[in-house]
Amino acid sequence: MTTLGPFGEYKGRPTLSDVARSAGVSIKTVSRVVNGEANVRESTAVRVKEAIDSLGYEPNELARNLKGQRSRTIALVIADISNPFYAECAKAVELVAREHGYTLILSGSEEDIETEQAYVRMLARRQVEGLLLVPADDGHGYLGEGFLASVPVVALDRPLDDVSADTVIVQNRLGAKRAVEHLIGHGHTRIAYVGAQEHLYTNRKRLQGYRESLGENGLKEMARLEAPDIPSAAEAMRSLLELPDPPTAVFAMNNLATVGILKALEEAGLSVPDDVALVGFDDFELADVLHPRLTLVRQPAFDLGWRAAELLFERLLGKAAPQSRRVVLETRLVVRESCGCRAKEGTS
Amino acid sequence: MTTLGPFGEYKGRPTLSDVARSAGVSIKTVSRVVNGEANVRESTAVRVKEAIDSLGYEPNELARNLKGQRSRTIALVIADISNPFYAECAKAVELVAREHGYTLILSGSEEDIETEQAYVRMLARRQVEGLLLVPADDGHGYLGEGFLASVPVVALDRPLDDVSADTVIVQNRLGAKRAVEHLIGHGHTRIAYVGAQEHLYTNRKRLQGYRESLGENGLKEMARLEAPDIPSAAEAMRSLLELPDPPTAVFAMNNLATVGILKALEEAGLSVPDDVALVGFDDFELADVLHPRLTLVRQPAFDLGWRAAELLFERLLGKAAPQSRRVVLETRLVVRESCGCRAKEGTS
DNA sequence: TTGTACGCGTTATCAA
DNA sequence: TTGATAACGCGTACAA
Repeated sequence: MTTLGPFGEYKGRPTLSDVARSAGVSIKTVSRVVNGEANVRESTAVRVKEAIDSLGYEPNELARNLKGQRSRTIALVIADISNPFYAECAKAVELVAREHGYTLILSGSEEDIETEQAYVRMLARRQVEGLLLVPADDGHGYLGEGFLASVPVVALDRPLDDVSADTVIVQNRLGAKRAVEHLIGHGHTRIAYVGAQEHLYTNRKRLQGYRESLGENGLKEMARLEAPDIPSAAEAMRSLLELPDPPTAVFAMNNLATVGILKALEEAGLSVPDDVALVGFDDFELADVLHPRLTLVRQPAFDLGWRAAELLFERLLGKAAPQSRRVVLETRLVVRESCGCRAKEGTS
Repeated sequence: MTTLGPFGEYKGRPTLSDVARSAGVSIKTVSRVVNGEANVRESTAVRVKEAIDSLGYEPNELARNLKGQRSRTIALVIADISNPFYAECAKAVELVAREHGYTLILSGSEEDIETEQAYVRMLARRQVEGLLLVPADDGHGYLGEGFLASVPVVALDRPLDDVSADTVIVQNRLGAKRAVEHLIGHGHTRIAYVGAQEHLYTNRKRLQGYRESLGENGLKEMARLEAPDIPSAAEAMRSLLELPDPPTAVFAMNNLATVGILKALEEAGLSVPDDVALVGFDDFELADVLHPRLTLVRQPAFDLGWRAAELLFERLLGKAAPQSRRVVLETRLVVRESCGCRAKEGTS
């Protein structure tokens, strides 16, 4: 912008015509060389290349995109990138995008539908070719049919309400059900659930799995659904412990709940799994180093991002049938010790 | 792209001239309305707005950017977004970018200088206005002066070799030194260091702090520098334990090393801190729940991203002096139990 | 083999 | 208050 050009004038980055002038040819010839097209005499090509190097010319992708009607850009709208689960998804998405020569725009919706909408709107203006979306709360009517027809959307981790789109999710209900069944298998009858944000799809499904499992075994529900973060999960656990008949086992809806529960149990001087057994949702590296080692439902975060990105590119490349697709990835229970097992590591 | 227009023709998104035709005015008038410029008769403005709504017109930012010579886009090139530390940085950057109405492009360099260079090149072509970079290994000569003059770069977490640019880093040397001094204060004389990737700036500085601390106290170094991931850190720890005089304390260069060390000690049936004391670099949520609770050097990941983004926008807004700036953020030792202390939580 | 002219969708200039 | 018309930097169609 403020670089001084060869003639002393202020100029920005060099353009095709700068190179053309410098090499004494037309811009079209430069364009040919840049894009490696045939039909350029070797000697001119060399001259042009020298001019390109000496001027440090780089093509302006913005102009290319405007002309070519494609931005080679996709966007990922995520609740919170500092959540390791989503970060892992983002990594996979970034890899797939790179593989296809696409650029990735990252946006954080903070679980807020209005922020999400504002972002999506801006992304559309930026001509993104496709959108990967972890949908915030309900209310996606704003994604009109016209929009979805021009910008393919893939929902990940949670399905999109109201509208139809490709979706990649995990077995939330089944994962939770198996986890609770495992606790029942250990002989527990008072099994609590600590979760959060009831409007969240993942929480609803996990809660549903918990309830099914209890129902099938004639057990009574003990749920705490006001635990969106670690302190509130700890508080929820404390309130459960104050019950006349406190739970002997807990199922944690996510990592934050798991940690909160752990803190509360530690404060109360209760040992896991002897006093209270614990199984949670979403595995993490350190679960294997904690004492006791945590039994958790593992969800394939990387695959989630990867598959979602693949579905999107299939659409972009016109390789997908028009109707929307739904991929459900397996979760599996990683049995360690907090459930009461002594096993070193295994699955069920 | 494949939406059928009002006349049955294939058309993409509506443009200014579509709106103009529909409202019976010129494109400039529509442009005025869209941009809220003055000098438009109220009645025409209303008519234009109706046309905009009925056609669902959205401005094409690509075209705007081409015309206006500014992309309102910045990029973050990071080693690995699935590393929670960088994810936290990314979150801060995203927030600052949004605040300024900028879009954020996310790129992963995988610690590879060539991948990084390829990305930076592409980003320049995409006309990003600024670059936040966690520099990979040495070799940043490719960032020529001309480039840096036209695209401001801010290095974060590690400084840029060879070239001068704004930089935001943390107190690596001092943080490590204090941590090791703390272990010395507990009476340890055989203190090991487990680190990785010696070419990494952060590792070099932390190693330096470790050495200074030992040197000032007349102690001998025990370092293992081949531990880039958890298994190799575990292996490094095992090899230290096989020494004739094994260490009674360890300093871990980062989270991965910390976890690897923990695993190795657990396997060996050694207790922390009684058999071997441990202090590591980089705090994390769960450090407070592990047994024992881990004493770690906390680095301000969010601030790192935040400050770096702020420096960048100061440049973009022309609010910064030409010479490059260097911000060093404080690290502090969060004393918990793995060092041998019994304190609940504190700093030193 | 090379070059001219036009269009992508927008904003800016200047005249009406 | 409005509207032709020219950029922005590039690719494409069509000539030369």
